[in-house]
Amino acid sequence: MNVEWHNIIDNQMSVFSVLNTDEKELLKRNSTCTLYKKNDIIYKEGDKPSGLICLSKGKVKIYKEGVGGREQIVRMAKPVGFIGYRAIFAEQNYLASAEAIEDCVICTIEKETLMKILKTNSNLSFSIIRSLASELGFSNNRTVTLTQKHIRGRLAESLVFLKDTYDLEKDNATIKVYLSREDIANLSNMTTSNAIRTLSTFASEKIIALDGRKIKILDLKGLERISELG
Amino acid sequence: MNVEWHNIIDNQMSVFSVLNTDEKELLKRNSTCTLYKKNDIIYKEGDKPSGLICLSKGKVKIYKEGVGGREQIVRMAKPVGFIGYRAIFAEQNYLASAEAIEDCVICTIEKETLMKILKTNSNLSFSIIRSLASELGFSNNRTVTLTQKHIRGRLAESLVFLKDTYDLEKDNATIKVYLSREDIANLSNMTTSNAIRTLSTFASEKIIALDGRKIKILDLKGLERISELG
DNA sequence: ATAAAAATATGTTAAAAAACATACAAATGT
DNA sequence: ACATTTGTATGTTTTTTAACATATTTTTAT
Repeated sequence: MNVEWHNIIDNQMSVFSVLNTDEKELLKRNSTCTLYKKNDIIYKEGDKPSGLICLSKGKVKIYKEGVGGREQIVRMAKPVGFIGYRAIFAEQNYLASAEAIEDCVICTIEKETLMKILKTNSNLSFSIIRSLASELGFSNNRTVTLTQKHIRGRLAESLVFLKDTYDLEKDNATIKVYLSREDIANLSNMTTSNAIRTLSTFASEKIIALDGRKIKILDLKGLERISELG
Repeated sequence: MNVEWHNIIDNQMSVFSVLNTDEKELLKRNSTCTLYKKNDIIYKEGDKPSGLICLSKGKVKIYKEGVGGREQIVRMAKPVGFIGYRAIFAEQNYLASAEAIEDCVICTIEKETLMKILKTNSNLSFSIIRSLASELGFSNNRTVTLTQKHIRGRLAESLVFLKDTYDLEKDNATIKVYLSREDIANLSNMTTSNAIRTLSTFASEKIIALDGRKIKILDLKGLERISELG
């Protein structure tokens, strides 16, 4: 458990790296860590956030239910990072759901503690402002991509996005995340059938190679070109 | 010019209402106000933001150029509110363009002054965090709407959105904004032809009434139902 | 080990929306 | 006042993608 806290608070990537020792101590005392198994729901659209959730280990998909229950993945979270922070800062209920796609370690910081530290620490505020602003830019980009690009373009962009988010295995080709075809479809705004079909087409064009859920990128430039053209 | 400043700083809706007298004075000394005519470009995708832009009078559309130059409106701004604040807080160049759809008065706050006030005023930081978080929720909603709803649902949602954003005229029916069919299309992710066609259909169904660019909402419940169903 | 369920694969059909074409009306500039 | 451009309207065709159907494979549970 202390290992998790080190990960969240002291990690270079963490926005909490700007805190002083006292503040870090305060955080540690007012938080709880939990383990989630793969496929566990962390929170549901409409739930009230109880604190700021930190993902210390594992991967999480954030998705919204749309027309007729159709799922749209709006974000893929990785450690170390926040989950559901939009809702808590907007002072709203969750507008999306979060589900573990791997076993996860999650630490929740009590809302009052968070606000107390925020009030005195303008650096932390800046970090959060910057994060929200960046994600808003990403979201606006996604809106245009998902509405305007054709199926091949959308899928190509998703594969590049997954590579950028989760990196590649040591072979420098396999995307370091294992998603079902359905999840890939829900990320790319297409039906599962079309995700499967288009992945097969990419494989037959030697742009990627498929081995079950493992996806190897064989021709990144080609993939980026397809994404670019739409 | 002083009238504009009163509007921006003291307005109940303004995030600057939380500032003290000294801070407001500092703001006033380090800002400039400009007039923009209808159809003027305020900034372009890729431009570097020079300060925080406040819309004091007029209406502005924020849009991105997508595949083949196709335009997607991501936000409609009204007074009093910020424009381009995402870019300045993300420390990025603009990811969208802003164009006046009416004559506008715009005041720009120098970046250094803004940051100085932000550093000492945690209330202002909270306001900005809340604004960004709310808009991120809106953007994620839009992504799902624009990708999943059918043409009628998207157009109905846009009309309700325009009504909520800009309110109605004294007749309690006419939406208080005058957009071209092309703008309505670019807001709703459809071709201009389809926007015209679907507006005509809504009019023939007595859900709305059209008089040039004036749109009267005759059956709000009906419009919301169409939007809801997708 | 075997049945049941879930995920993947692929072909076919149907629906939605874009693209295209053309006409007409309104605004704008000279 | 006229020509030119821009915006609106509507019909037709084509493209894209969802929906559907049906195997086959893989995973999970018993």
